[in-house]
Amino acid sequence: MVASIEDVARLAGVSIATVSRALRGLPDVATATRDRVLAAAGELDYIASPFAARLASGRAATVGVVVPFVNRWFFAEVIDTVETALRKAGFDLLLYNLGDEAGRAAFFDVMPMRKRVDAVLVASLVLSDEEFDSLASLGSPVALLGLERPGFLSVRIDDIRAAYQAVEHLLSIGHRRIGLIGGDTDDPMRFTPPLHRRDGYRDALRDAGIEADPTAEVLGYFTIGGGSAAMEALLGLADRPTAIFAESDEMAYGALRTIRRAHLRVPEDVAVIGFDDQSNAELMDLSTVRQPVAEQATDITARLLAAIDGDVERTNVVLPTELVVRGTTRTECSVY
Amino acid sequence: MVASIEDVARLAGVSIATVSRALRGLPDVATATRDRVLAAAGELDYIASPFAARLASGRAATVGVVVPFVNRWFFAEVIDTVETALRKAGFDLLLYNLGDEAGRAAFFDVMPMRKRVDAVLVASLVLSDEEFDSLASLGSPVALLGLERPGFLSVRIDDIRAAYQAVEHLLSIGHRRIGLIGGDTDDPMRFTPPLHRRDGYRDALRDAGIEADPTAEVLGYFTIGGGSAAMEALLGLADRPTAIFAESDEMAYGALRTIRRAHLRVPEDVAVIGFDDQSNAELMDLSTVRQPVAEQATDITARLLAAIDGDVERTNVVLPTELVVRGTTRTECSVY
DNA sequence: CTGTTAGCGCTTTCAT
DNA sequence: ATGAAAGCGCTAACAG
Repeated sequence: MVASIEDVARLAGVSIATVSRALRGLPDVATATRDRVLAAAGELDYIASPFAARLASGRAATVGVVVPFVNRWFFAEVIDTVETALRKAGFDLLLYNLGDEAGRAAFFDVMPMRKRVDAVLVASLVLSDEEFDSLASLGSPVALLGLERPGFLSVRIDDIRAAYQAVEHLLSIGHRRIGLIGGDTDDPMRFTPPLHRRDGYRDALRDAGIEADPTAEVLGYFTIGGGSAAMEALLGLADRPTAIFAESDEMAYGALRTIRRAHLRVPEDVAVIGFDDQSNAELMDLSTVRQPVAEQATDITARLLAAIDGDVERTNVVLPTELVVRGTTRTECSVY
Repeated sequence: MVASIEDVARLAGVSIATVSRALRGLPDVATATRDRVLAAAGELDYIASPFAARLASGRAATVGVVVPFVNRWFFAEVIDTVETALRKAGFDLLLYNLGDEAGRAAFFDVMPMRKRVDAVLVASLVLSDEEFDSLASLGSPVALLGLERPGFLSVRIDDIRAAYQAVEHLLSIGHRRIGLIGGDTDDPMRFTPPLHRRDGYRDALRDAGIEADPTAEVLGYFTIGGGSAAMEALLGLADRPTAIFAESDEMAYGALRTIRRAHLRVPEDVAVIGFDDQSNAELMDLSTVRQPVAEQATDITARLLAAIDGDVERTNVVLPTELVVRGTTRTECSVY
């Protein structure tokens, strides 16, 4: 039914070894021969069986991409970018969505990527030592996006610095009473951004000589709903904050919503700054700190691919974030 | 280095054939033997090489999932659900994100899934006859989510009916002047939902004896930004609509935003109903028509898996949608 | 119930 | 520059 390498060899009048070489662009094939092979392959609509090729060569031409979610902005953006880069390089993308704690445990228990990928890309998951060992024991390059660990190549942003930038901006326009809407710091997936962004927030306040107030820090889900709920708590405070730093744009949207429902004005009554600069931030006129997601994904994919070819520079790259001032904080000196 | 089936056979004192049978749970293996094999495999941390197994068996244990986007709510939800179902069934998920028109053309040109998947799931892409032929020529079962085509198994909702439900609801609470915010009906990906939902809108108006007004139908991107822009156009109309049907919740969010910016009230001045009931709709208090995404994904995956095993019922399933009334249309008789 | 053996369709030495 | 042949690590008859 479907053509095999032998059919091509026969039609081109050469051996299967030559077909294999010609089709893969290896050197030491006469141009005329190569053309003949290409023509034969085209005629028969031939394509090498990936499984046979992988078995014989030992290369899987596949990278496993491990994510905790696929339906959140950050991860969807990562998958999108990585998929494009891999496809261009001739690699397949095998997706592993850990989902919940049970899925995560099952994953590291079974290690379904074993013997089927050349490399692994892990996005934003903080792993235990055992989990890191599991990955390392695959014997393939492992890359980390959104975190750093000695011995692995990685790319990330400086969450502490970025959060500091955001709060610094609020301080610079005169705010002294600044609330935090943050992610749960002990969620089962153990994300680090909530921790780091909170640290950056605290650092900025401290450097401004403002005493930390635990009641002004409200944690919850990294979603619109989470931000909305957190903002309600903050509005209920006796000493209401005049400005809010939300650890994600999604949370900021929720906060904006709650503020407007309370018939307060933004930024006159409450200024808001988010984090991410995701697709809707501009439309919402939300001030935020932009993090380069596609750039992180492109960078790490390229280096991971290089690592497969033996380039073993296990370095970490930190990409810069950027303050983006929009309407939700625009009013200068609004608070005095 | 890493254990092969021979190592296990040696350790268990059986042949490799028995190891293969025992590990795959095939019948005709003595319990004692199976236990011995399992123990040996466990000890050596053995797992069969998927490529060797696939080459020998002819089964890829993989399904290709083709989507036009990964970073939109609907598709992210689909991928999430399908991934879970496939993993549970022991299948790999190979993701193909078509991206733009060029990516789409390249995809159907090369057919990168050839010889590497047992089945294909296509989400929401309206394909040309040639493209359908390409897929059919893979010789594997092909399933469609979000559209229907004779000869393929598929699942979808009734977009016309669902849109009708939405507009009918607006009519039932007294509106006569109802605007449409819709998706571009000639976008390169050729999605059908915009077409069908617009038809449902028109049908509902017609059945209510209301004459269609082209100026009240504004099309654009299926995003918050698209909805926002469309709403601006509608507010500029001399005879401003008192109610809006947006073809997606995202568009509805944009519309709400524009309405509030214009200092109009919802639903008193303008009522809004969306489509999808996606994660944030409840929080936004948005009336909408719920479509069961996870259910569609689960249904089609199960039937696709069955089709791989030879169950060739190429049927189409239509899942019901449901009107969800919330605050953006709640006020009864608000318009008279 | 278990073992033997012939492939699956390539890639890769090693010759020539 | 090209061909012959030996695997890659399994699965699937076929015997027994």
